[in-house]
Order: sequence, then structure tokens, then C-alpha cells
Amino acid sequence: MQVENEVDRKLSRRNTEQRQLIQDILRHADGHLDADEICQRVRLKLPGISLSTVYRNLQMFKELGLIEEHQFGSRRYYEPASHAKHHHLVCLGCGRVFEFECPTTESLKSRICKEEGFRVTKAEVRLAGYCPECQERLSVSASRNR
Amino acid sequence: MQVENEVDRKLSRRNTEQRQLIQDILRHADGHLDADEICQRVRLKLPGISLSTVYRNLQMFKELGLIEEHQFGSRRYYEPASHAKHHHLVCLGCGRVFEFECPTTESLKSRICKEEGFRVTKAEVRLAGYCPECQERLSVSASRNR
DNA sequence: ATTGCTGCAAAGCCTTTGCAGGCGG
DNA sequence: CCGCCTGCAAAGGCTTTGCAGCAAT
Repeated sequence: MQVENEVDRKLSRRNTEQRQLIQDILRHADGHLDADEICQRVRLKLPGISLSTVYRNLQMFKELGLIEEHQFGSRRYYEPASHAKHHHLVCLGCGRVFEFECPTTESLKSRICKEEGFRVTKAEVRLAGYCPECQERLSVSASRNR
Repeated sequence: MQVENEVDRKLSRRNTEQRQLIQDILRHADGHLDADEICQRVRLKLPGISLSTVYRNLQMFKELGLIEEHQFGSRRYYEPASHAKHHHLVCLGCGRVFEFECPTTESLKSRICKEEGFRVTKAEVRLAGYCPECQERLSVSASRNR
């Protein structure tokens, strides 16, 4: 069958240094990285790597289900799929992405399935706002303008 | 103050036909439209309108809080801000965007505020999956392949 | 020896911007 | 009349793709 051939082809992949380094970066990154940041970090060890190689590998990892891609605003971030189930909290001040748990998501999925007949395969909760540091920083600069 | 001048400038806006038509389309659209779809619909009445005008007006409406911009995958959709509070459910089969209610979101916001000291200004729940029609369609084509 | 992978460069998309002219107020 | 707004074209930013050579198996 077509699908199996596709998987076979994908699984006959080679273990290049570029590919390993990209995976290492993703696994050990504290936060959520975009393609360019990943590329820059790999270049610390392998200066010659090209951005297209990063994109190509990210695409492949994504198709294999090894990583997840999230888009916030106009940026795409990547994180290992092995990460525990969590949701995202974006600071509009500094752009950092934080994580939190939301146990009620599962019941929501089953509710929508029952009520709408929709088969829900993915559920994410996204919050945005200002982290404690940015609240502080912004209130200081606001008082300066008075 | 700088901000007030900015608002004044924005409010001295003109009532061009292009601008009105874009707003009309947004108000009466059943679904969520992207810039190109909006442009095509306006062109039914005003063939000469350019895509940049659509983008410029969308940007302005957004800054004035008249519309909201949502990004799903790599596409940006626009909808009037006057819409009741709702969340989005994207069908991975046909790409249509559906809406649903989620009353528990408010309590989540206050929980995160208490626990993390984060000031949450925006909360959205996004689901993805397959609508009833696409489930049907996909199961038919799957059985054909047997 | 295959043939998948890489780097480079170019092309593609979508969105934004510069500019000269036009139109609303 | 003023100056905001428009259309056009070009530039920008990010991502994908074509290609020739290299390297992993």
C-alpha cells in the first residue's frame, strides 16, 4: 500500500551529524525555538549547516511525529512531541512561551464529540498576557511618562 | 500625549467605498475569511480594489479593535470583534472553521493569574479534527482502497 | 555503487511599504 | 484645498524547492 511504502522510505533515513544536532538542540532546549534559532545553535558546533537543512529535517521530524510545530503570531516554534501534555502561555511583553497544565481539556474533547459528531484529534489552550517581570517593567515605564 | 494623537489621527479616517465594503463583507460573512477571500468578495462589487488596500484596512480595523485576527496553520483569518465569545474548531479534512462555546475558560484565566502571577488578557481554545462529513468521506475512500 | 542528504541559490507565498496620483471631507 | 487613501509595483521575511555533489550504508 502507498502509505507503507512512504513510511518505509522515511525510515530508511540516515543518521547525519546535522540531523543529530538538530534533535539534540530540540531535546535539550528549555523553551520553544523557531527554525532560525535552531540553526544558529547548531552552527555553534557545525558552522556550515544551512537553514534549508534545518527546515527539511524539521519537516521530516514533524511528519514522523517526533516533534510538534506551534504557530504564535507569525512565528513557528518547534518542540519535542515527547513533552508532557501541556498548553501554552505567551507573554506579549517579552515573547517568551510558558507552559501550564489543563486537565479539563479531555472532557471538552468528549463533549464536542458527543454534541457535534466531530472527531477531535487535537486540543490546545492558548493564553496570552503579561508575565510578572513584564508587568513590573511596564508599570515602571508608564509611571515615568507621567 | 503620543497615544492620543495616534488615536485622533486614526479617527480622522475617511469613509471610502473600499473600506465600507470590506467591513460589510466581514460583518455578513458566515465563516472566517482570509485577506485574499475578502479581496475577491469585494471585487464582485468593486473590481479594481487592490489586495494591499485590503491588508491596510484589515490592519487598521485590528488596531482599532473592530476585528480579530486568528492564525490557523499558515493562514490568517479575520472576524468581527463583535462576535460573541467563542472558540474554534478546525476540520483537517475540509479546512472549514467551526465555533463552539467553552464556559470554563474564565476560571482557567483566574487560576493562572493566581498561581503564576501572570496577567492573562486573552484565552482561546483550539480544537482540530474531522467533521462528520469528512469522517464519512474518508471512510468511504479508505474502503475503496481495500 | 546506490541513493538519501546537504549546501547553495532561486523561487514561492503572504504581507508590508514607497510612491505618485486621486478623492473625500 | 488639504492630506488621507488607493493602486501599482517592489521589497521583505519566512519557507520550500531544484540541482549538483557528497557521503552514509
